[in-house]
Order: sequence, then structure tokens, then C-alpha cells
Amino acid sequence: MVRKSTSKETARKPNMREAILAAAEELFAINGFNAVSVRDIAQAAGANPGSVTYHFKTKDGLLLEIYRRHCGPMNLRRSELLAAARRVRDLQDRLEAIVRAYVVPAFTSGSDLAGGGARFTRLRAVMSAEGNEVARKIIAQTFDDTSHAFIDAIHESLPHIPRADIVWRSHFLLGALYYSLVTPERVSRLSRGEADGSDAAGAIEQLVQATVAAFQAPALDQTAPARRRPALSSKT
Amino acid sequence: MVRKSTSKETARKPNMREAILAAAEELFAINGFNAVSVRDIAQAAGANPGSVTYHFKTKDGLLLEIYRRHCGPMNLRRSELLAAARRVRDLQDRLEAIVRAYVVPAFTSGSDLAGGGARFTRLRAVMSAEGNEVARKIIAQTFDDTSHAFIDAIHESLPHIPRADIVWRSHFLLGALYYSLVTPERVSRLSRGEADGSDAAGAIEQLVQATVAAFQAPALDQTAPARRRPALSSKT
DNA sequence: TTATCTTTTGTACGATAGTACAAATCCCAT
DNA sequence: ATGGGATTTGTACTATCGTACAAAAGATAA
Repeated sequence: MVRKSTSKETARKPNMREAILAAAEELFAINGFNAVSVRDIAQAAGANPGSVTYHFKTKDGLLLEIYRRHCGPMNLRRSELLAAARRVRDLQDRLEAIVRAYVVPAFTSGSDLAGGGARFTRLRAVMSAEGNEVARKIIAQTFDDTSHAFIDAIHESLPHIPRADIVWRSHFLLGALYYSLVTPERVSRLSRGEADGSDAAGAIEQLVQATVAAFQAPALDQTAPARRRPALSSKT
Repeated sequence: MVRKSTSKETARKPNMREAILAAAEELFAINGFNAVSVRDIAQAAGANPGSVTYHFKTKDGLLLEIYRRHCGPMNLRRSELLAAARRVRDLQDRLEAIVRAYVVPAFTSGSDLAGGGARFTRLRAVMSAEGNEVARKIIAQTFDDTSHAFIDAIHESLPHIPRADIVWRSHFLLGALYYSLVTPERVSRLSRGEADGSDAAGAIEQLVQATVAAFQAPALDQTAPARRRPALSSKT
């Protein structure tokens, strides 16, 4: 409280560790884990390569710390919003509130961390695509509980839909969410400027609206042997 | 026709070039571009590292050739299916046919190439997440036309929905499609075995059903200033 | 100030990356 | 069979990777 920072991003010397974390987060989220070297991170943070080793021991350790930094606040925020959503009476409104509780923190959580949660969610998307081992372990540990909680909540508000269908649809939701953060410029390009893929609020509204409708789609009758199922090679 | 191959995957010496392409495609699709070395590819193909340089000059050239190999057949198949879908009279059925025309080739095209198009689509997903430059250029050149054609077709069958909304929803479709191919095991895990994420036919049905519903969702009224828009920091 | 602990710097090492290139080998028309 | 182009092999070069580690610098309490 006593020491005021210069309020510029070139903070004099409050925490080199934080600078490295921020730089790594940004670079990993944009270029992936493997394409970014420790030297790249150090340079972006204005630090020495050896300093990264000192604070985080290894490159994996650095990624691990990034996850640790974000997972807690994000899942906490999700839990709060989910709890509130569960109390919504109208089933339609409740479903929307649940979806919103899942989506919003992915764009905005970690409000104290500059840049918000969107960058971290993008990082998760990229790590997922790269099949990063460190990320995979943390995800399974940290996010599966949350995912199950959301799936259960959605299932409660849509009792006539089989759980498997809900899992699929929430999977699609996560994929859509990830992809929106990975290539937002594609939306702008394909819409010829009518939509802005980088506008978080707009993306959230679109995503929530589309996803709620997807969840409400009729159940996929898996007992009936496929009404019509075209193409697809006959074997396998 | 005269020469019969041994029908084992260790084909004696038909085409080392093909073996390298197949190995690279598989490794890139699973581990990403940067995590796979030319030596890894050569070893998986039973070839010498220098042989890769001989056939494809550079690692980028190898990736480029993979794209060239698949883009043509896949977009051709999509065009055929889209043309057929456009002739469907019932608007509801037509929308489903259009979505199916977009999704099915992503899982199955390149029928002559072993493994089908799912591997290539997964590769595209991973390259997209990694922000691969080579991939980005080819995508913009090759897929934007196809994407616009589908968006237009969907727009025709849903004239009351703004084009921007349709762009967003087709973007979500692609994200969901990608993610389904990147981490199919997540579906199996979260559904506790009730659903099989690796079952292409099942994934297609789920994806089509959910996406059609998403497209049919009410238009997002963007003139009205946000019915209710919670959370999200007030600034920015 | 001085002693001690923390942090940063500079540098080096071994491993591995992409690619180049000459030699060896294979394939096939003549 | 043989000559010649296509292909494969083996190896080497340079660059960069992650990481280790000793020395320098900075901070803190006595």
C-alpha cells in the first residue's frame, strides 16, 4: 500500500517473477508451448534466461505455475455463478444462467491478472491441441470436477435429454469457446466486418445463445438404429 | 494393376514419399508441428532423414504437401454434398443436409488415403491452434471460399437470421468439430463410458443435431442494447 | 558498515534441431 | 549388361534448445 507502482507496465522492479509469468503466458497462448523458447520469454519479460530457471526450475515448471495461478480463481468464480444459476426458477432461464456461468469466467476470470482470463483460456486451448502433457494432467485434476458439476446442473434442467447427449453438447461448447479465442479474426473475416471476433462480450452472447439452443435440441435416439446415416465407408 | 502389393503396411518399395507423408501427417496431427522433428518422421516412415529433404526440401514443404494432398478431394466432396443439399425442398431438412455436407467430409474425405479425413482435420485443428503460418495461408486460400458457400447456403435456409449470427454459429461448429477430433477421450471420460468420443459416426450425429439447433436459435438482436449482460468488467 | 540471504547475470555444456551434400544404391530403358 | 537418372544413405555443419552454475549485484537485519 505504501509503495505506489508507476502504473506503467514497465514497473521498476516489483517482481521479475510476475513479469516472466505474464510474458510466458502471452507467448504460450499465441504460439504454443514448443514454439516458444525460454530465451524468448526472458527477453519479452526483460529478464535474463537464467532468471527463469531460478524462479521456475524448468520450462514445464513455468507452465505449471501459470495453470496454478489461474485455475483456482477461475473455478471459484464458476462455482459461485453456478450456485446462483441453480437457484433460478424458470428452467429456460436457468439453463441460460448455467451456460453463462460456464462461459463468462473463461473470458473474464482472474480479474486482478492483467488481460483477464481470455488469454489463459486461449492458452488452455492451445495446450490441449498440442497434447501437452503437463497441461493434460492439470486439466484432468482440476477441471473434471467442474465439468461434471456443470453437466449435472444442465442435466437437471433438461431431464429428458440423455446424459451422453449433454456431455457431447458441452464438449462442443468447450470446443467452440476455445476456437473463438484461438482464431477470432476468422469471424471478422468471414462476416466481412459485420461481426468482431475479438469482442468478448459479443462472443459470449453469441456463444450462450447458440449453446442454449443446442442443449435444448431433441435427444438423439440411440436405440433406434439410425434413421438415415449417409456416406461413411461401409467398413470399420 | 499388374504389380500386386503385399497388402501389408510394410509395402516393399512402392513409394517412400507416400510413407513419409503418411507418417508426417500422423505425427503432426497428434503432436503438433513444432514437437515433431524431421528425424522422428523419417524413423516412423522407415526412411532416412535426408530422404525427407530430398522429396520435400523443407519441413514446411512437407506440411504444404500434406495440405495439397487433402484440400482438393475434401472440398470437392463438400461441394458435391452441398449442391445436393441445396436441392432439398423442406427447409428444416435442407439445413440439416447442409450441415451434414460440411461435417461428413471432415471425418471421411480422402477415402483413398488410409485413415480418412479425420486425421487431416485433426491436423488442421492443431495447426490452427499453433498459429502455424504455412497452414494459415493455405487455409485462407483454400477454405474461405468453401466457408462462404456454406454460410450463404445456410443463410438462404434461415433468411430471418442475420448473417453475422450465422458466421458466429458456423465458427462454433468448426470449433466443436475440431475439438471433437483433438480430444475425443474427454467425451468418453466425462460420460463415464456412456459415449465413445472416438466413434466418428456417433460424433457426426451428435454434432449435426446440436448444430442444426444452434443455427435455428432466435436471432441475437444487436440493435437492442443488451437485454441483460451480467458480470464483465465495466471498463474496456 | 558488515554479514547474510535473495536475486540477477553471464556463460557454458550437451543435446537436438533443420538442412546440405557427396557417396552409395536402385531402377529401368536401351 | 550397362549407362544414367532417380532415390536413398550417411554424415556433417551451424543454430538453437533447456538447463546448470559460479560470480556479480542487490536487499536486509544487526
